[in-house]
Amino acid sequence: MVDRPRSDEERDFLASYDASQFPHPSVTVDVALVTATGGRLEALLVRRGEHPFAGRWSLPGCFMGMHESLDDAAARALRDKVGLGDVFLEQLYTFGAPGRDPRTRVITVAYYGLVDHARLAAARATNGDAVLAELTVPWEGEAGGTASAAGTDGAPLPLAFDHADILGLVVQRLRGKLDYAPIGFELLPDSFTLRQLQEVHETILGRPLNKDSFRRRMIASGRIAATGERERQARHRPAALYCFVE
Amino acid sequence: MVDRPRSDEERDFLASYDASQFPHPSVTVDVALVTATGGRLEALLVRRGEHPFAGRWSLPGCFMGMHESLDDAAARALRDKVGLGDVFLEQLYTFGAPGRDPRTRVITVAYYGLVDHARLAAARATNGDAVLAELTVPWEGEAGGTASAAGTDGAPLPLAFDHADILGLVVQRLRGKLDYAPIGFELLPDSFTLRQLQEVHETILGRPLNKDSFRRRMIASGRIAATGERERQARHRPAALYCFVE
DNA sequence: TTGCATATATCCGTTATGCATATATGCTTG
DNA sequence: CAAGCATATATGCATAACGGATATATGCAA
Repeated sequence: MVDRPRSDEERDFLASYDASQFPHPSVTVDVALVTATGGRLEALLVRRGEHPFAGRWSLPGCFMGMHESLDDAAARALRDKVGLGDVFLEQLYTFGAPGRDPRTRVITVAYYGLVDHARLAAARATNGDAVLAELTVPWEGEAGGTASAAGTDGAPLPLAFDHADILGLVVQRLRGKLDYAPIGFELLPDSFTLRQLQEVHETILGRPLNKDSFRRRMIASGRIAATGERERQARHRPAALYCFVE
Repeated sequence: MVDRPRSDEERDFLASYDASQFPHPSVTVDVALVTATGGRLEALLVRRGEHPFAGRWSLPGCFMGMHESLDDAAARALRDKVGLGDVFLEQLYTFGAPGRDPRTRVITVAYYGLVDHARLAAARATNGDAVLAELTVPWEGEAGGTASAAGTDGAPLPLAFDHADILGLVVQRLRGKLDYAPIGFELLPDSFTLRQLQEVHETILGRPLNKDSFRRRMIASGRIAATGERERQARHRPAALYCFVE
C-alpha cells in the first residue's frame, strides 16, 4: 500500500506500538448472492447450524483474516461457503449496530454478488444447507425497506442477525444503480436476448417497462453488441442474441 | 436490535463465548468533510502530530468505541475533532487493505459530511491544526480517481494513509448521486439562489450546466420552494431565494 | 434618470420517450 | 406442405424534456 521513507523515530514508534491495548470489535464479511429468474429476485441463504440464530437462514460470510483485503475476504467466503469463483462482487455497506450479534461486538462489511440463475442454482445444488430464497422488498419507505425471504414453497424463511436489512439494502442499491451501471448483464448468461434483459430490469425495479423504449435505450447505450447468433428452440420468431461489451 | 426468545442452550453458548480467541483488526471511522465555494471543492484536513504519517494531512477520525454505532462514531469524530454537530453525514465505503496503516491492521469505515462553506470555515478557524484544502479529482478512470489536496497557496498537501483514495471516492460518489439525491442543498445555507445551487452542481460535476434547463429541472423537482425573500446587496437584479423542502 | 448586470419569461428546434401499427420469421399444427 | 401462431423487429407519430436564443424585468450605481 502506502510506502514511503520513514525516520528512525517513526520506526521506533511502530516497533513499540501495541494494538491490543484497547478492545477491538470482531469484523466479518457477509455476501448477498443475488440472481433474477422468472420475474423473481432470489438470494442464496445458508442454514445456520450453530448458535447464535441456530436454524435460521443467513448470508454466507466469514471472519476477516488479519492479512487479507476486504474484497479477498468476500471472495473467500464465496469460495469456501458456496463454491463459486469469478463472480461480480461489490462492497455494499458496513453494518455495525451494537447488539446486532449477541455473542460480542461484530461489525460486518456486506458485499453483494450477482450471478446468472443457472450458475447459482448449480452452486446451490452442491450445498445441502443452502436455499435460493425469493426476496420481497417494498419500495423504500425512506429508511429503505427490509427484505422478506420465502422458500420455493412460499413459506417465510426467518433470517439471522440483521440480514433482512442487508438484503433490503442490496435490492435498493440494485434499483438505484440499474440505469447507469452495467449490472443487469451480470444476472444473465454471456449471451442473451433483449427480452431477457428487459425481464431482469423489470424484476429488479418491480414494474413493467416500455418495450420499444427499453430496446432503443439499450442499443443506443453502446453497452451491448449483437453476436450475430439468434435464439434457438423458441416457438416463435427467434430474437437476436446480444452480449455485454466493454 | 434483533431481539427474540432464546433457549437455555443458546444462553449457555453465549455466556461462554470468548471473542478474544482470534486476533481482531482495529476499526476506525474517518470523516471527509466537504464543502463547495467559488467553483472549488474543499475538504477539511487535520495535520497529524504523531506517527504514523506525522506532519501529513488526514481526515478527522477516531477509533470505534465498543458500544457505539458506526454512525455515532462518525458523529463523535466530527464533534471531538472539528467541533461540528448536526451535519449531513453518510457512510461512504469501508477501506481495509492490509498495510494501509503501518501500525497494525486497521479497517476504516469512511463517512462523508456536507456542510455549507461558511460553517466549515468557521469551524476550521477554531482549530489551528486544520485546513480547508482544495480537492482535485480527475474524472474517474474506471478505478476511480484519487484526490489531490492543495492549500490556499496552491501548494500540494501530502495526505496520510489512503486518504487520497477516500477523498477521491467521496467526489465520485457526489458526482453520481447529485442528480437523484438531495445533496447539493447540504452545501448551501438554508436559503439560496438558483444560481448558487447551479454553481454547486457545476463544481461537483466539474462542467458547466445549461442555466435554463437547470432552473426548470430544479423547480419541477419539487425539492425547493421559493421563500418569498430575495437576494440582497447584489449589484444587479436580485434573485429569488429558495429553500430545500422535504 | 440612465445604464448596467443579472434574473426571469417566452419561444423554438431537436431529441428522447410512450404508444400504436405494420411487417418479418421460426416453429407448430393440421 | 401450407396456414397460423407468437413474438421479434421496424416505422410513424404525438407528447414531453432539453439546449439554446431572445425578450423583458428589476435593484443598484453613477
